[in-house]
Amino acid sequence: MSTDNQLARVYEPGQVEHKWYRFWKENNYFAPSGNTERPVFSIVMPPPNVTGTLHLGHALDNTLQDILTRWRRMQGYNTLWLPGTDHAGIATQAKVEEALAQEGLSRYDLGREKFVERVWEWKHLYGSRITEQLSLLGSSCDWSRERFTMDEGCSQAVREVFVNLYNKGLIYQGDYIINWCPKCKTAISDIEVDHEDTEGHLWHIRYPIEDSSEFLVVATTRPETMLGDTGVAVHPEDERYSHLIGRNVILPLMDRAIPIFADDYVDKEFGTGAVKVTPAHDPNDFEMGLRHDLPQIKVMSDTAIMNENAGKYAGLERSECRRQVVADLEALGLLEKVETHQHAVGQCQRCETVVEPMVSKQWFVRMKPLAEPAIRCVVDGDIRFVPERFTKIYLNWMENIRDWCISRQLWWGHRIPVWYCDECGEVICSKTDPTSCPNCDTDKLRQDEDVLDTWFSSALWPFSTLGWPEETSDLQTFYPTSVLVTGRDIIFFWVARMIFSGLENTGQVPFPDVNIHGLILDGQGRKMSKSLGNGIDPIEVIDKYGADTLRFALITGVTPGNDIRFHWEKVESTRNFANKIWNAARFVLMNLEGYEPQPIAEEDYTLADRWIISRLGVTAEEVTKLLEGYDLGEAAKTLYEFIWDEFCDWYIELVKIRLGHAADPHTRQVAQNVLCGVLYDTLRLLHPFMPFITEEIYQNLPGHNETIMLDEWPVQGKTWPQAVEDMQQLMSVIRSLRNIRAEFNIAPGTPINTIILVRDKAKMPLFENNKDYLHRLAQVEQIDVVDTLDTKPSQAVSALTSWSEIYVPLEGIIDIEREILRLEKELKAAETDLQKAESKLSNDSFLARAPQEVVAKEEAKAEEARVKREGILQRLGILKQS
RNA sequence: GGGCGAUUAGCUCAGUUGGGAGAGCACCUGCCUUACAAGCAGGGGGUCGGCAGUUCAAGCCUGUCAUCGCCCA
Repeated sequence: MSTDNQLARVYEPGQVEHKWYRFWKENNYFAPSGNTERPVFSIVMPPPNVTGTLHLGHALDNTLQDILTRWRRMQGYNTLWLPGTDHAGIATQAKVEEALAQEGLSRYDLGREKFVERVWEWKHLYGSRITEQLSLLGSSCDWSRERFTMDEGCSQAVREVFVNLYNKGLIYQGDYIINWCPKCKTAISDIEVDHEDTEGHLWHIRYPIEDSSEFLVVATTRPETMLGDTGVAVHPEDERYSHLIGRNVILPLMDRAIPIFADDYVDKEFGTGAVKVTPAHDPNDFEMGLRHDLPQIKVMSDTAIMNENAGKYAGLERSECRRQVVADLEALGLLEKVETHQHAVGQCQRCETVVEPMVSKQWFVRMKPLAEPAIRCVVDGDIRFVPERFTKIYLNWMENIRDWCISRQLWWGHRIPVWYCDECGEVICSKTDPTSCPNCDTDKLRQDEDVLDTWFSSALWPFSTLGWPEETSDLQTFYPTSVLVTGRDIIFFWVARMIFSGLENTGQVPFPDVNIHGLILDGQGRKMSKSLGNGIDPIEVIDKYGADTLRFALITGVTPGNDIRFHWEKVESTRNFANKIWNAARFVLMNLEGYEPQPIAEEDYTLADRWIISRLGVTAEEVTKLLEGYDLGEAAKTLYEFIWDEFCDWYIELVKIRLGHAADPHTRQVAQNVLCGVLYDTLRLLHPFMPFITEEIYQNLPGHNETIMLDEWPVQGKTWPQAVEDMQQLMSVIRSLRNIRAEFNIAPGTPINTIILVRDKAKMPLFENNKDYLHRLAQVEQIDVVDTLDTKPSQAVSALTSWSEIYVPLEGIIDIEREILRLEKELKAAETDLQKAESKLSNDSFLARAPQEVVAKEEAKAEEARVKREGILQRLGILKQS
């Protein structure tokens, strides 16, 4: 076996990561094992925007999925993590339009067909960038099954679903109020509107009452919409206005008589209690308009320019129109007052343009019948949100759901599979493109111009990617998927829609578990955004520190579902952790001369061996449990602590004694076997979190298998609880001795001796047999272990516990005054402990009601403190006499 | 207006059946001890947001208030 120090002093992730990713991919390790004897584990990746770039949110999301996937794969599951991308209708189209604009062209110059070709070209040019970036992160997804929402299979699934829903009457077309983005020039759904609290105004406008000299004062935040008013509403029980119900007002500026009516919707307390009603430009007014049979007058165009219905304001941009209207009202003496007013203004999620509610002919999905089973499956526990609190958010939305506007006035996307016959007016909804009208047989068919909301196809992702509607073997094997991992920001957009789509189309939930994670924020807790310029490029982090470090830094010590602030300091300390592992491995490799892997007889294990093996087993058990509960942050932290604090800081130090060339060959062999075995298991436990460095080290260890990726996930073996307890006592003695050295500024070179007085004689062998550890780790020379001590040294520093007294004679060095002060501090601490315990024990209800073991624990604590205090008092007596 | 989350050491955060307050970074002291100075050893530092309640016992459970953030209307 080679003992060359093959590893560099400092871990350099760059080349290592590329090398192993290629190795894994070329050997097809990411594909399912196909072993039908074993359980299945499958995840479909939330598809990123095909022309996008990786951001930290993707990095987090995919790290979590990769950890789960790699862990289950190592456990032997038949594992599939299916990757893919989303065509992201509006976003992608906007990018290509921007590029065209550079050439001085618009999409209309190209025409629909040429434009769509251009987008495909763009997709082929940039579509692989994000998937390459996912590879850099180490994602172990099966690239041979990569999908795209616009590929043939997914498109077929979209048609299948559309036609089925249409035939069931769950998809309909109609003139309803929708959210219109004047910049994107398309309808958008309710959830694509962000409501931004904005400082605005509340204008109080006098509407003259017909055949009267009185006015009815209405309050509005959007005076320009008054041009389209077709009524004024008051609350039916509002006595101020009851006499006016049924009469008309003359709409100022337009000189139109419109009715005053009563409706429960009106809030008496808000404004003047009278509201102007514009059915064509406000969702609530739209509803009221339907209830009271009011006309809808659209006063704006698709680009938010006032149209011919706006009278003399036609041609004005909407904000300019607002200024004009207000000025004119003022001139006419019809503006009663203006108040400043906070209100939520709807903005297009994509371009931040203020959304214009408008009546428009669009396609909708009837949601109530779909929502009902989607609610039931979560209430019944067939789908479980982790963390649980997101259940409420989901249910609340689902229970108050409104019909989903699915048509978009875009060119990039799945075109609505509906054709109109120009001859007879027949409407044809078909899975395949019709060539002639089934009614009149003409071939003059025209396909609906609109495309579907991108989320319509994303909603089918868990089964469309597996081949649905065909009954493929992938669909049979991997659907329903095992878990969905995604950010809390797309619960409505995506998770909810996948749930009702899965139930409707496959009759099954798409996944039993939904693991929701938080968002990555900047160091000051702000969302990362282009406009703030506070974004961090994950690729930059990977270039500087490696993917393992980025992954581990993103998830360590993070509470599930909570947002995460990004700090470079954390990245650095994680890098240090990676380097720590690296150097621990270097140490092991440097000490493997003559190593033969072999089974070790139990009696050959030393105390330290039993301890570290026990601790490793417990760690494996804990990590596994935490992963099962999706608590990946805590799992990572558990491993960090085991590796750094126990394996590196203690075990490696302890084992050094047995590795020296002076050591007995058999002893050395046992040490090498334990060291190597523990390192192997540790690497395997760590592999899902830090795939690259663990593979690199693994491949350098003697006796390794083909790849760590497919090696077995460690399980807890035999543990020795007594060894763990004994080690703890030894460690506390070592810490005491180190503390004495530090407090008295004894240079490392200065030799010290110690007397260890053990109150319980049975404990003597523990210290007698492990003197080497004390020599080495506490740097003491002579060690006397005794169970009685007639004359206690006066020129000595001491550490006193309930079960021992440790003396370090320091003739001539010790400052008695200082030692007295130190002991008095200790005394105080012991007395506080004693007091606390005694007060509990003197409480009758505590004794009566607390569980037996808690009382026993408290008694032990009291006894411990008592003995310790006694020892300190004695010690102080001796010191003060001398 | 409704809901959710946060409030713990100087900073960023852990702390899941209620039973001795933790980590990383920062700080102080001493060390190049033959894996690692991206390191080692030792140390200081917290009325766990306020108040009230339940309990023998509350960072943890209940109520309430405050501040901050997010979501929905």
